[in-house]
Amino acid sequence: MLTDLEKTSIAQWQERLAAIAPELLAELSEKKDPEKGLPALERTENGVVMRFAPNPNGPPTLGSARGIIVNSEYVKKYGGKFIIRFDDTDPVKKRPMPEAYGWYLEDCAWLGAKPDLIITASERVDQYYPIAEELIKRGGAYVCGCAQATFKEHKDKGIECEHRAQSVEQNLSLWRKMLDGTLAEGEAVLRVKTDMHHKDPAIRDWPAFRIVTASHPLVGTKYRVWPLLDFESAVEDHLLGTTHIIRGKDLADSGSRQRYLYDYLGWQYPLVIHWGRIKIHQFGSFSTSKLRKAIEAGEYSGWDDPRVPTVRAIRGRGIQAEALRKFMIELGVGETDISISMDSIYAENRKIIDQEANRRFFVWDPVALEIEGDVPARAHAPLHPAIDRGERVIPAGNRLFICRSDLASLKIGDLIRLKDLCNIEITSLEPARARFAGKDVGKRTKIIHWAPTDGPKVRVLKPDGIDEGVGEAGIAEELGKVVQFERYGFVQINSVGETIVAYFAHR
RNA sequence: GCUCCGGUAGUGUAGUCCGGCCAAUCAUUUCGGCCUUUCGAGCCGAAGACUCGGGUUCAAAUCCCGGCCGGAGCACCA
Repeated sequence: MLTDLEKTSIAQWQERLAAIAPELLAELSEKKDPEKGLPALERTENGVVMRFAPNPNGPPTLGSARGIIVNSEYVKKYGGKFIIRFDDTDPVKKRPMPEAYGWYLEDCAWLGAKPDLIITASERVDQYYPIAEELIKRGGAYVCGCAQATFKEHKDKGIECEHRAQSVEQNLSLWRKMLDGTLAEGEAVLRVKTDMHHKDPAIRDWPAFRIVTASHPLVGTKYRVWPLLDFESAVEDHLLGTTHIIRGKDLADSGSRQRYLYDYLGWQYPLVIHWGRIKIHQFGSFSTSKLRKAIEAGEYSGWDDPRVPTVRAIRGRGIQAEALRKFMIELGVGETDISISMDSIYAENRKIIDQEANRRFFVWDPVALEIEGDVPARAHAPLHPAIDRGERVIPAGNRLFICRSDLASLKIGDLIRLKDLCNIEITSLEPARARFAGKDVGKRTKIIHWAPTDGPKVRVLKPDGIDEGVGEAGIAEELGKVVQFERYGFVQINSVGETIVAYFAHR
């Protein structure tokens, strides 16, 4: 029997299978297509409605970029609507920053994720009130007057408080007292009834509204009863017709809580995906509030300081939106917490800007070098080594700047090449002197770059420090562009006053 | 304390649903070599992983049980 098996070739087996069950054969060959890009979603036949819902209490960070990119990418993939929704319903503890609303929209546009709809929760609070009332009428919520600590205790022990047994009429009346000011801040909350014996304490009767009398930066004191995230988000997702939600797994329990609300009101809950926390080696763990403190303390120059992990800082450094998109899409939507390195983003970015960036000379920590002999008065160097975009002409002569670190690696008698200019032989180190040694390009000579002594001052701001030096005059023509300082790295030229200021991108 | 969710090379990621084509994909990283008037790019090559222990099975990264490790929630924050 074994020999029979051996004699039968794979082709024969396939033939037989085709005869018996052709549908299985098709399955065999269709199975392993390597997944490209984002994993497929379910229930996408009619397109998708997805949102990114930040609290605008600071500018978008790289973490926000992930949310913006992935959500919008799914909408591009399946068709539908991409919504940006500002969940700005805490005027105090997570107080929104008025400028940040615009920053989000700017950064979305830059990331190639223009929203189809922009929603601001703080402007829609009166749409939530009737829903709360309906919920009370259906017996799904009650006004609870327990002190915070008392309720916490009840929750831990699974005790139902006396307020839970109030009639609908009582609850409606108390709810109106919350709204009209009869009840003071801290005296009552509206709670959604779940199950005080739910095995997960996190799910037990959760608060939906509380009283906050502080002024909100956008709508002032228009409302005194504010929804909490679980309610606001649940209701908005329904009102907006959200089909799929992607959110951090810190909000994983939110779904279980919100489903009670959906059940009371007869709504259908969207499909949910959770993803883990994202940390970046080069920035450590960052939070908007930490960053704000550091900026206020003057540790950073602002929200676009090149050392800060905000989208605007990244943009200022010459990282391309396309590189960020590719990277974030590649990350996918896993539930594991990940710790990524900027190196991958840099590598992605390098592929794009290597083509586009002109080459320029920048000498950091410059030291003068005197050269005797027939040094050409000017150098002709290509703007790009592989793509013909013309040449740059740099004044040269018998006195030039080179990097101190290059000088330190030289010995008297060394024959080296000044890039795109000529060869020289070192005759003295201190002071630095050399002698012209011909123009022929030799094989295997060490090549260093240089700068004219009358070149503009250049300052490069890097994530880990500042480099100052002298560059070629043509750098001033690159304002707003990404260039490569040869033997140094890619930078974006961000201002060209007396001193040229560049932000460092990566090598 | 109660509850939930994860664990594939240094870092990410594919494969896990529906066990066999997986001595495990791709990228990044690191190291070699070639090429190059940049320490950049390009080309070639190499390194490096299924958390552990049991079980089921002819066959386990994939299914089951347990351990270990990690993360999260239990706010009148988002």
